[in-house]
Amino acid sequence: MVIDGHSLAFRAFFALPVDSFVNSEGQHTNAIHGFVSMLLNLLQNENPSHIAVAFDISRSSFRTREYPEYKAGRDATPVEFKGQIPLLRDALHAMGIKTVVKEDFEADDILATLARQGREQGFKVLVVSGDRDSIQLVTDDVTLLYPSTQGVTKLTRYDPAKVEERYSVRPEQYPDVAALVGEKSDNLPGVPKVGEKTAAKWLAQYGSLQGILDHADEIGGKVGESFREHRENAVRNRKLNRLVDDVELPVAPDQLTRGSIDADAVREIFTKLQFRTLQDRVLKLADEAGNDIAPAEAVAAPVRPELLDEELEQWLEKAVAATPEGLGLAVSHNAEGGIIAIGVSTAAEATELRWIPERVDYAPLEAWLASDAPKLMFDAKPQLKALTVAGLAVGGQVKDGQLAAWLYRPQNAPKRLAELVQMRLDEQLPEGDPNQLQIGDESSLVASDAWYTQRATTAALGMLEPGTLDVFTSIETPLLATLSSMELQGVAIDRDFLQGLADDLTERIRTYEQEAFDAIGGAEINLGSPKQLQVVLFETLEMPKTRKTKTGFSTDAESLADLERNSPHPFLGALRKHRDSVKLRQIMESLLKSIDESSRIHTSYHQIGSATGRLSSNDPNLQNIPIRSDEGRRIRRAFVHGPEFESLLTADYSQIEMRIMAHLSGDAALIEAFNAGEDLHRFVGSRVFGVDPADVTPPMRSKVKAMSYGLAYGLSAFGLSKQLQIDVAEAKKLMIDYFERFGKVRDYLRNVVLQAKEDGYTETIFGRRRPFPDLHSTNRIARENAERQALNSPIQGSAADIIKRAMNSIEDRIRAENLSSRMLLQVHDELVFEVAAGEGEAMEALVRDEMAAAADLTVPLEVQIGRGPNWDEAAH
DNA sequence: GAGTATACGTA
DNA sequence: CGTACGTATACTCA
Repeated sequence: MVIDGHSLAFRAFFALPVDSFVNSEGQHTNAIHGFVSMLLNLLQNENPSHIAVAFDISRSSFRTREYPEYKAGRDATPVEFKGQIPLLRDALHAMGIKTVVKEDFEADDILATLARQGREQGFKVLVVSGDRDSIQLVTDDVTLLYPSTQGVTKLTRYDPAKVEERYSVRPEQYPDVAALVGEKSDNLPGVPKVGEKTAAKWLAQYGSLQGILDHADEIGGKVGESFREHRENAVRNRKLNRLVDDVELPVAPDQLTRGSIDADAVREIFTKLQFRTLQDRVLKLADEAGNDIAPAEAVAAPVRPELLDEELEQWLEKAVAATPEGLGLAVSHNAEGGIIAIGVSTAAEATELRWIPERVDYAPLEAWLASDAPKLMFDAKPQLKALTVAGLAVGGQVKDGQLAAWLYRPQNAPKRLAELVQMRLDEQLPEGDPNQLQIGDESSLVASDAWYTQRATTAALGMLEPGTLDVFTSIETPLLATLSSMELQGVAIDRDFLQGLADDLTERIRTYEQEAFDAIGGAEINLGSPKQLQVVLFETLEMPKTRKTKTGFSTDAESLADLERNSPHPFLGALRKHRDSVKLRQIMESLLKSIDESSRIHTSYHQIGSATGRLSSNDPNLQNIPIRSDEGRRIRRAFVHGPEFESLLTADYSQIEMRIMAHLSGDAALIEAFNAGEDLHRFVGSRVFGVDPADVTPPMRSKVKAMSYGLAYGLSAFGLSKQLQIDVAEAKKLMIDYFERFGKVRDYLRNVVLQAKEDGYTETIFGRRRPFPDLHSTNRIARENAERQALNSPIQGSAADIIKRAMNSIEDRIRAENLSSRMLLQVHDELVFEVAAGEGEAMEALVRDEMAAAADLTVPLEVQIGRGPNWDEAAH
């Protein structure tokens, strides 16, 4: 296989967007990426035994010397392209592939020479080139792979038959065609009025250009005249496009065996280029070829001894000046949040300080922490909390590499620094041996962590395209500090009240349990065991079988409700009440266990926990506190304000997802619904059913409501029918009637999926992306799942963006206006605040304004606000 | 003790 | 055959 490196890299350069392929040093890499990607396909598909890539040395060659007009008038080679060639050659060498250049000759001549020599040595030769002149090389033993217009990675195979089919001449005649037609890009005019068709016709008749010249006088018509007038053009062109196939080369074909892939060299250059996926492919190929791939070695970070006072100050000063992107920062702390040590690093050198509170030697570090200098961290939130608790203020932007990596690929965010280091740097993070870890030894790795964090975070940030980088900078980064403070504040709980509720429930659970046992003749089974329930329901009581699960038949709430309708039995009611109560008690117990000494609960918000951009809450989850049942809602009465405060304030967006749908779809009817200010579902119902809003009955309203909500999730007629307990035909009709009135909603939803299939990702209003590789899956289930996710993501994700923006601006205002009230909880479309005495009115106005202003949609963002002594009463 | 299945709470 | 989560319990397996 002989490849024209220059022409293919040049094609790749124009096929791939320059701006999307720039490493963090500003080096353009699109041509290299395209070329290597194509090369990997070739290696995989063709598996050549010998291979070489030829390059031009410069634009001048014997041809330009003899014909100064050759290739004159071309635009200068873009500098962004030129710089990539040496790097490409390095990459090829690392992959064990030889490159060939020859002064005074073009890559094409090298190809011609190698092709001839190879053919003569008995090789089957593959020529890969984007230059049409290579067509003349095709024989029974030489096949040309020529890039199609589809893109660089798609190559068309030209053997003699294919050449004849495409150009109607034999391969060796092709240069005659080209000479007659001319080549604009080479500044070589041909014979006017002669195109491929005429050239082919003449060649069929006279055999060659020489034959045509010999019979020039016989050719009639205007074309004949034109030929006689411009025959010199054709003669010159033919001289120039004849490839030289006896160039003296430093290597012969049999010396071009594929070398083995040098894994370390590949890692070095691909890491520099920031080609993570390509690197994986290369190494995998090496592995398959049986090359020994030494795993990347853990490199010890360049750690310098601990510095104090002036030395520390000087080191930091120099480090900051040399590292405009920000120093790496790692804080090790114990489970209680007490700081053990702090690591700080440039890309070149790290240092660490064992933390002993109140030591004055650390003043320079504290000054740097508080300064405006950016800090690069990994999983910053717990570390920021530890710093806050230790009384250390952090100024400047905290850029979290974990967040950056999550924004890049929200479905596989790195959980640990080691993963990001592996992913972005292809290095092994040195880790302490967990078996040898000694008390007090936890600090030994912070300097190393800081060093790796600095470099890996820089690389992770380099992966973000401008839109995503904006989400990172303007939404997620400021949110980090907001979440830290929310977690530190926690929410106050009325422990005695909650304990009372739990005790009540324990009592009731015993009753329900007894009731259930009595209903089945006193058998004391474990009501929490689906397996034992199945025995009772489907064997003892012989009830009709429900939906199948992996292990038998379902006993979930929906199945039990079905059973209660169709084969009533006292056991079912008792079981349902028992289940509900056990669930509630379990929630109460877990909350009780989480209450701290100051009667507050501190959840953790997981900023990278979802693929859509939402937050999640855990330990305990405060985003799933019951509200739907009256029973459950009582739990919310246990969420109260602290003694220093006067009330809780809740603020939630009403129908934010439907508003986003109205905005994104531009549906006039839906937009009107929101601007009319009337009850949304009543309005929509009146349109769908063609009645006055006043005449929309409760069943009509609930149907339309279910439909509206389901839309954003890709609900099917089947799903809608099941939910509303109506038949599929009626559900289908409802959908048709709905879309009749809100047609642009349907168009929008359809288009989101189509666009996602084209782009490979969806995007929120603010530019947050989520990739969907499965949209092209051949597995129908997987594909349809991906389609629904793609449909939902811009809506759910935009809502997440909006409330996050609101949280940031509310925090800013609270700080700017020196208020003592504070944000405590976020539940996707709702925020909960603790209001300080006298700040109720101000907070209400502030929160309402900032939430409403968080996005500029074609419909207003309505905010419902309430205040009260507890979460339940505030929500009115 | 780890991992899986089932069930269920929220938006 | 509706998206996005976290957590509890039962159960199986080593």
